Amino acid sequence: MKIKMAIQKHTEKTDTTTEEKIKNAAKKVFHQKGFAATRTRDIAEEAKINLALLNYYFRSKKKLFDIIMLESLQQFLQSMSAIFNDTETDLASKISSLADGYIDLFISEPDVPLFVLSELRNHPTDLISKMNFKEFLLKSHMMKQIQAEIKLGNIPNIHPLHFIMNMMGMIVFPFVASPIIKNIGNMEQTDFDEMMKQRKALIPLWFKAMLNTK
Amino acid sequence: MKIKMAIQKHTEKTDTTTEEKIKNAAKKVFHQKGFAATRTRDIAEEAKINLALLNYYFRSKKKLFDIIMLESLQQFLQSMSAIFNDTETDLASKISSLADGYIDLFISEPDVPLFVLSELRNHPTDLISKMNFKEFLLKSHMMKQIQAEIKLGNIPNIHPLHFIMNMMGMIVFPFVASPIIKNIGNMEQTDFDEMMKQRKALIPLWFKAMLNTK
DNA sequence: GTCTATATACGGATAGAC
DNA sequence: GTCTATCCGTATATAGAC
Repeated sequence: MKIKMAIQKHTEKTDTTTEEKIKNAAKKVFHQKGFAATRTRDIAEEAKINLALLNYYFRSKKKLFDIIMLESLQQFLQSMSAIFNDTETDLASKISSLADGYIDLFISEPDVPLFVLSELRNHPTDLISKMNFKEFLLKSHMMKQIQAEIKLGNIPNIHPLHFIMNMMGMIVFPFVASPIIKNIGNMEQTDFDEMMKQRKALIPLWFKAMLNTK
Repeated sequence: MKIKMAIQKHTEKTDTTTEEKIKNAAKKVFHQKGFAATRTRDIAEEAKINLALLNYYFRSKKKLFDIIMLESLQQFLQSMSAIFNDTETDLASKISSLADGYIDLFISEPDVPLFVLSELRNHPTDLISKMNFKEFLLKSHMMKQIQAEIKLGNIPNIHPLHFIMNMMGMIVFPFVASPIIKNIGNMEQTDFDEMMKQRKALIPLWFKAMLNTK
C-alpha cells in the first residue's frame, strides 16, 4: 500500500564517503543531546574521523546543525504531507495511516520528536515560517475534510486545531516522555516499543470516539 | 474548592535576598534555554547581580541547575499527587481537576514542560528514580480507580498507562509544540492561552469518550 | 556580602605538513 | 582529503581587595 509506506525512515546511508559518515554521526549526536550540549569532538568521535575534517566539509558546527535540522523537519513534514493530502482516503483511514507511519518512524528514531520540539523553541520564527507549516496544514485535504464534517454537524464545532493537537499528542507524547513512561511501567525498550505498536490500532478508535463527542 | 487549588504556581518570590534573586533568574533562564545553552552570565544579568555572587551562593552552575531542576520536578509531581490521591473524588472529576490545574500552571509557566522533558533525556536514570514516579503513580488512588473500572468491564482491558499517556498528551502536548501551533493557527500568545482554557472543559469530555471505547 | 581582576579549562576553528 | 599542532574566543570559577 502506498499509504502505509508514506512515512519512512530515511534509508540509512551506508557510510561510504567521509561526508556521509560525518552527517550520520552528527544526526545521531544532535538528536540525542541537542545543539548546545553537542561538541564537535563528540561528532568526530562518533563518525571515527579526524576533527578537522568536520570543518573541512561543513565549515562550522552551526552549518552542519542547520542541515540536520532542516532534514529532520522535512522528514517530519513531507511524511505528514503525503497522508494529509491524499484525496482518495477518508478521515478515519488518514488517522490510521498517520498513527501507523509516525509510530514506526519514532520507534526507529526515538529522539527525533524531542529534538525537533526543543530546538524549535530557541530558533523561533525563522525556521518555522521557512517551513511554512501553516500553508501546508491549513490547505491540506485532511483539514478540508474536518471542516466539512463540522459543517455537516457530525463533529463538534470547535477549532480544528484541537483535533490535530489531540492526534499528535496521542502519537508524539509517549515518545517525548519515554524515560518517565518506561520508569513507571517498569519497561525495557522492547516493552515500550511493543506498547507503542499497540497504540497504532487504539489511536484511531480513540480519535473516532473523540470526534463524536458532542 | 481544595481540589481546584491543588495545582498551583509557586508564589513568585519577592526577590528580597540576593540568593532568591539568583534562583528566580536561574529558573527563568534555565527554563527557557536549558542547561547547556545557558551561560552563568545570562543568569547574573537577569538577576542584576554580579557574576561572582552566583558562585559565592551556589558554588557552581551545575549545583544551581540541580536545585532548579529538582524543584521543577517536585512542583510537577506534588501537584499531581494531591489530585491522584484524593480518595473522595471519582475518575471524571480527577480528570477535570488535572486538566484545570495543569493548564493554568502551564499558561503561567509555559516553558516548564519542555524544560523538564528535554533535561530529563540527558540526566537519565538518577533523577527519575530519585523522584520515584513509579511508586507514586502505581499506588495512587486514581490508578486503583482505573483498574477497578477495567475489572468491572466499564473500560477496555488495556494497560492503564495508555490512559495516563493520552490524558497527559492532551494536556501537555500543545504547550511543548506551542511555536508550531501558534504559527499554524495564526495566533498570538493570548489567543493561544484562550484556546488552552477552552481545552479545560473539552479534555474531560474527550477522555470520557475514550474510556468508553470498546 | 559584593566587587574587580584574573586564572583555568574547554571547545570551535584553522594553519600547514603530508 | 586527511592529519597534527595550535590558536583564540568564550565561559566557568576563584583570588583577593573592599
